[in-house]
Amino acid sequence: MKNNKFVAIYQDIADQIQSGAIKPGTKLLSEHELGEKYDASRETIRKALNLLSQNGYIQKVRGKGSIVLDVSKLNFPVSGLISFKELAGKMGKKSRTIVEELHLIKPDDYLRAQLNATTKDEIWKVVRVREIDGEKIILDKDFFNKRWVPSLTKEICEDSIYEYLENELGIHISFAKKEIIVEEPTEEDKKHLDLEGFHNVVIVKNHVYLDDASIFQYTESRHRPDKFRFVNFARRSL
Amino acid sequence: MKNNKFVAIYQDIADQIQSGAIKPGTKLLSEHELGEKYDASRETIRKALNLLSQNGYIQKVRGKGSIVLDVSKLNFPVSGLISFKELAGKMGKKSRTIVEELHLIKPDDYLRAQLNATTKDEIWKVVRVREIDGEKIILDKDFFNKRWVPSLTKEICEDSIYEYLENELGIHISFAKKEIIVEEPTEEDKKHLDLEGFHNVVIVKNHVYLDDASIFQYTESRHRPDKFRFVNFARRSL
DNA sequence: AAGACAAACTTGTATATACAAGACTTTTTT
DNA sequence: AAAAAAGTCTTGTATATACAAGTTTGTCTT
Repeated sequence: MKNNKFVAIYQDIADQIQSGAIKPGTKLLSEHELGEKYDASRETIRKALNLLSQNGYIQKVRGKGSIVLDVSKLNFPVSGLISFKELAGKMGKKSRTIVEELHLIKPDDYLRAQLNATTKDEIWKVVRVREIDGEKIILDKDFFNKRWVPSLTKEICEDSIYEYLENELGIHISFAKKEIIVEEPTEEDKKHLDLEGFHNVVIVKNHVYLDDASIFQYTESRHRPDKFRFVNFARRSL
Repeated sequence: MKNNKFVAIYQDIADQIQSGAIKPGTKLLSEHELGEKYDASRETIRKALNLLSQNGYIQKVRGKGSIVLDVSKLNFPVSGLISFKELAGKMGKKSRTIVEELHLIKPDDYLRAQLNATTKDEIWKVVRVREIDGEKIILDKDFFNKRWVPSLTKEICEDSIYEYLENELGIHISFAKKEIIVEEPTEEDKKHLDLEGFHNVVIVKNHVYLDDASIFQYTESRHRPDKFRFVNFARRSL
């Protein structure tokens, strides 16, 4: 852990809201009182509260205080940058990952554009099928530049690539641009997924960036439509 | 406009990035230099930069500076809380809104749960079809509590309800929880939309909240799948 | 020439103060 | 009793200072 005061305060309050120790609809202590409780200045408390506000935990009202929001309804955030493993774990479902492909390729035009790569770059291509409760629901196609990820094994892909990147390689994901569209299933979709007669697949295209704003990964996640759900919290920008 | 310094600075820089005056990949002036330029303290500059960072305009890198990101790709944010009218305008398409229903109803159980209403409340039900380039693409079902919106006319619904609320009634939208799922079209969908043989509709369920965290509106937006696109920028929470 | 070190940048965190503005309670005036 | 005013809470904005920590650049030593 870092010795980061306002993040620690944020975590503490967020945990209390998540666990239900602080109930939706109630008010938090005032900024002044929180400052005393956590032995921090008001500005530090405000940074923590702003984080809570951004992530949908509280609503600040001028002159009144910070109202706790009902976070239970947006329980599992397919929204954020959470990984499949974390997600399946949270939902308490039996899940399995089948690695269909894992090799280095030369990027074509489309991929070079997505990954901002040159013709000299080598790209990891990982194709995985996600099985939940015995049904093959999701087809994930991941592309990494070998520049960031020198080696990759079947075992890592079956577990969690993200854990490997963060813990082993020390790579830090910073932000992502997502695009959601619906298309007809390709032959590849039909081959790998249990489509059960569905005529569409939901495609989540994901561009993932590192701390230094360099693009790191491009992912296509192809879902059977009945098992797809996306939840999102958004503040009015301005 | 408010006399709000850090928002003004945010707007100024955001506009420059949007218009291309500041190019992606370049660096902004340092916080110190920006402080001189805008005659503001460093903390004020930092508030503006944090807003830019949250909205995907820049990436801050410790020790280096603020790198300008490429916002051109996430041009039209179906993500935010932007309205259909604004959206259609930005895309430069010919659009039309057909009001199919507009009346007060007594809420059933489902609606009471969504709108946090009592059996005594009266609810505005607005059903609108959105036509783009001559095709009926979207079916919007809006529900407002009469408590917030006393009167509503066909003309307002054909224009922009949001503009009416913000400008005429002085109601301020604060945040929204979105949920995206895919389902089979209902008879109502088939009746109102030009489905062209598509077997699914994309449903965007939207819970809209006011400044004081009270729920204000529930919306179901039902899209023909080929015309649906959702773009989203998300930072790794923590 | 190569490496080590130092200096000068950058952003990040924490604190303090002052005042503005909205919400609410209490007191005073009418 | 009702209305107005004052006082006291709350959060919002703007500023200043100090130091920590990461990056880059230049200089000095080896």
